[in-house]
Amino acid sequence: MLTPERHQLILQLIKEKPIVKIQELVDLTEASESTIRRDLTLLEEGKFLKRVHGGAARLRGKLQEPSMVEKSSKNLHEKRRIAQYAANLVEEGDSIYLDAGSTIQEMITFLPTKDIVVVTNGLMHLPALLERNIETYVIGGYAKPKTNAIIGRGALGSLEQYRFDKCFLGVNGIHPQSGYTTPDQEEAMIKQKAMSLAREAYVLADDTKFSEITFAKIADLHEAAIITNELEEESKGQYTSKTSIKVVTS
Amino acid sequence: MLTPERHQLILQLIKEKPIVKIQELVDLTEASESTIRRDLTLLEEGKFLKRVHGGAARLRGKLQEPSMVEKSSKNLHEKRRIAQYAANLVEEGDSIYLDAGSTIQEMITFLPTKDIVVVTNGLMHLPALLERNIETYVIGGYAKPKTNAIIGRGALGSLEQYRFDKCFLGVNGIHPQSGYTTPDQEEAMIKQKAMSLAREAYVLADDTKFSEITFAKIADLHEAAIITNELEEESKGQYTSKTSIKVVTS
DNA sequence: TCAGAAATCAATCATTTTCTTTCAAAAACA
DNA sequence: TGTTTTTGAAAGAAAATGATTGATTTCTGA
Repeated sequence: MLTPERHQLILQLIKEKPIVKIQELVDLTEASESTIRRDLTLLEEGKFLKRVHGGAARLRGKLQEPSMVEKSSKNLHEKRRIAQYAANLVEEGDSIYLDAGSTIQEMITFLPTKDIVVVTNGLMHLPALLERNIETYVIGGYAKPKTNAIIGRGALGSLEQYRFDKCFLGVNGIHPQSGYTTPDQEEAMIKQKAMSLAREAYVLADDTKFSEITFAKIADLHEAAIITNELEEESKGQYTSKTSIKVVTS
Repeated sequence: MLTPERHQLILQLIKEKPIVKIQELVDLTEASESTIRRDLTLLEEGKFLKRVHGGAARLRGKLQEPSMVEKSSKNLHEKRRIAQYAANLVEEGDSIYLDAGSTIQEMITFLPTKDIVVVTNGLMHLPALLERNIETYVIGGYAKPKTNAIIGRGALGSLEQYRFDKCFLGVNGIHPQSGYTTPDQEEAMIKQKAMSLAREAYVLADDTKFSEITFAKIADLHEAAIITNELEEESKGQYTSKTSIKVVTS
């Protein structure tokens, strides 16, 4: 049985029942348990279902999603690995700040759920955070339509109310002289303020951000640690990317 | 039986009966007592129910809230007409407060988009507001998972930053003596504060809310105008409903 | 009101089930 | 053919489960 056939079968079954056991799928498809597990992992990454211990469950909200492109771009995969690395830095008891933005959003899946407090200005993060029952605070202020981020004077004041163990930021440019930059002046101010309220600041950035400079400066390089995918040269001239953390200190 | 299956079963049972005994659940799910206890602990942490000696009890407020899904189409239609009436009160240049809740959400479609400013604590309203390019401000604070509303101490302070021409609120109970009530004390405080910051306050409520009393008092009847569907008797003993506005003054 | 009985509880541990990781064989592909 | 992708099997790790223990709460009857 071909891979896409199995996937179709699984998706069809999960449209009928809210939960399917792995053993059911093994019997139905006559594939091995390993294969089914791999299928479920892929389908979960594509946001088609949710894995649960013993099987898979239907996603709430996405009852029928007719035209959904398989997410397999290399870039997304890199983002996810960077995000996962960052999420692993969060420990029980931490209070953390999550910046708006798609890279940071990928972190949410990997965050521990117990005994952490999240503060965010990213409206797009809220469904996932609440879904995972993570204690979440939103800062107040103007809701910027384009990026779904909370910004503005009110946001700065609202941020002042909190202190963080760790703060995770997205940026658009990383440059030795110009430091971290982002196109929107107001967003830069929020990021700046969040950094100043955190004990440790992390910037998440894939390799495309390096040597870029955009309009508004956030901070100098040494003011945050960068979590990125460093490209490493391997034998035979092949490159593979490896998520590692690079810390620039003053 | 998979863990989430049991959880669903438990939640379903507790929607029917306000209290379930552990032994019932053991018999029903054919799991051990230990497992059921663990399930209840988890579900309590997720704020889905409350453990009591011998079993589990339904949460207050969860009572008339089967997850916002089951609304009779008639009821929804009434809500929409009430919401439309309310939205027509908003004029260009107004700054308005929109409370969290499904009735208020229906207003968004009918709001004018030009030259109005919206402040809200309802996270579920944001996609629609931003979609319509309405200038939107969110108040900061704790994001309550069950209702997707911003509440808490921070929210009150955040609200203080604003003043409104009109404020639109949802309530759960309307009663001559007890005034407007809602199940959550914290949400009541937010509604109260929003009212105090507005020149005109409106409560949106369909006829099912009348003579109801829930836990936390928001205000006396005369402090807001009620927008509701009054039932009017027509010829031949037929009833039709007509959306009208009823103002109670002191 | 009190003491004893019964029921319920949290905590712990051994067992079972499920998961992830790894590796090599098979299949698909160029 | 050589290379990549998919697959299945196996081993060790992690999670879920059920039974047991002793503590706590509730019930019962004087």
